[in-house]
Amino acid sequence: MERKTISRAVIKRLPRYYRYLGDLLESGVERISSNELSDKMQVTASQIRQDLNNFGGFGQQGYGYNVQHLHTEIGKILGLDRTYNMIILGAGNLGQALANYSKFARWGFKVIGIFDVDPELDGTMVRDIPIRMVSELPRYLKENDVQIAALTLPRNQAKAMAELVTANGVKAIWNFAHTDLKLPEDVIVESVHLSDSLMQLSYNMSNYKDKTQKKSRTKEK
Amino acid sequence: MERKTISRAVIKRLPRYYRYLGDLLESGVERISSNELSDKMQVTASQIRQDLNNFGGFGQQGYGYNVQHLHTEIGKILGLDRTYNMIILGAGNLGQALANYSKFARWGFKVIGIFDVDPELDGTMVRDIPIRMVSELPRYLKENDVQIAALTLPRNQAKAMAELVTANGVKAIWNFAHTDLKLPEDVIVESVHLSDSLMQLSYNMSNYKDKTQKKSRTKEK
DNA sequence: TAGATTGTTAATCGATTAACAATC
DNA sequence: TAGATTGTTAATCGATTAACAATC
Repeated sequence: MERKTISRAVIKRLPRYYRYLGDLLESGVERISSNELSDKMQVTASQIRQDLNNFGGFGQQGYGYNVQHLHTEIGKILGLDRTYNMIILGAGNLGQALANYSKFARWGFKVIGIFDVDPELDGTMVRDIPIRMVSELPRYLKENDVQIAALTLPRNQAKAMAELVTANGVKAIWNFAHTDLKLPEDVIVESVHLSDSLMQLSYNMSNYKDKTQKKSRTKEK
Repeated sequence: MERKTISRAVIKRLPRYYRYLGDLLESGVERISSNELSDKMQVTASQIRQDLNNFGGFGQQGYGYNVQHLHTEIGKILGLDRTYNMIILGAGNLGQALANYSKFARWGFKVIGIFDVDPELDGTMVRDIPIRMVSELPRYLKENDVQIAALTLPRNQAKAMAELVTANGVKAIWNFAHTDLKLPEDVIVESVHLSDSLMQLSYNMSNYKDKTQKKSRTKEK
């Protein structure tokens, strides 16, 4: 089945839809119209329908969307219907925070290894995972099927580590180092730049303009 | 002087410009043209010039941009020429990771307090900051001038904490809880949704398409 | 059926890229 | 000056919103 390329903007919204649908599911809501969801999520109903129809018709005229079904389908689109083995490179606070976040496992992301260069940490347990030494990494990657590596280490180590793991079969990098990685086309890189985020916050604080001044968007009826 | 509203897309790119200019500065590069920077950053030279000219003419025809000067100016635009007092709500791994990240202070973000509900943590030092109890928060906020609160706590506590601190004068929330916050218009909210990021990664892994080819999809049979 | 709401096309809006005159 | 490169306007591209026919 040929599917047209989905824009980055749409992909970024999918996890948010998934989250809201999960919440609705928890509250026992069975069905929802694009208009109701629009109210909750502060996006236009038109955009919701447009976004979803990139992937097929999940709704029903006169009814709306079945919450359970839509939630499941978006999960599939996001690839949450399978499991991934993930390792964490850098056992600092951030690395340990990721390792401890239990929901990742529920979405299929299994942390199976944590690595650091600090000999002091060797063998320390994080949850049920022992911290291993980076020197063991090549061997580890040959013996274990790892799809994702999270880089929670200093920026000057990020490039070398990214190259090491991708050379050993890792297909995706979740990058928390404060640098952009240039890797072969077939390696997926998703970066979380905390400092960029904080700077945006700071920009908005310095340049606050009352948004109520701008005319409000017209609602669809 | 009235400045026209800057689009969200531009603002998101500013920290990245700032980062690259900082790197250039460290390598002792004195001047750079939009074309050279374009090569490094993988954005078009046209976009760079267009972006910068939202804020004024920082370059010089025939010369390019002075790295030091441009770096400083973008820093000012981002509000990095002043300092902010920040508190962290939630002293888990993520909260401690933020507290330990020394670069934030260099950009003007000073972590002056860390709070948690767990009595076990009361008084524990993170760097030079003692963990305090959330119950002390209202009084603390009256005695200290806090501009930013980072929420590194479970989603079900996020709303109440956000409301508490903003009611006590905090102007901006850096939100790491897995929920969207609805707060008064004049409160700045910047969210980092780690799970959203991981799901985008997962989407891209499941739907990888060789970007070097225009058409054709990964053959699945 | 009648009412509701999707799926989808068309219109609008905004952001990116191209082009080039201004000017260092 | 001649060459280089910006600042800025115009053209293009893409994403969002509006509208409505299809249909449950």
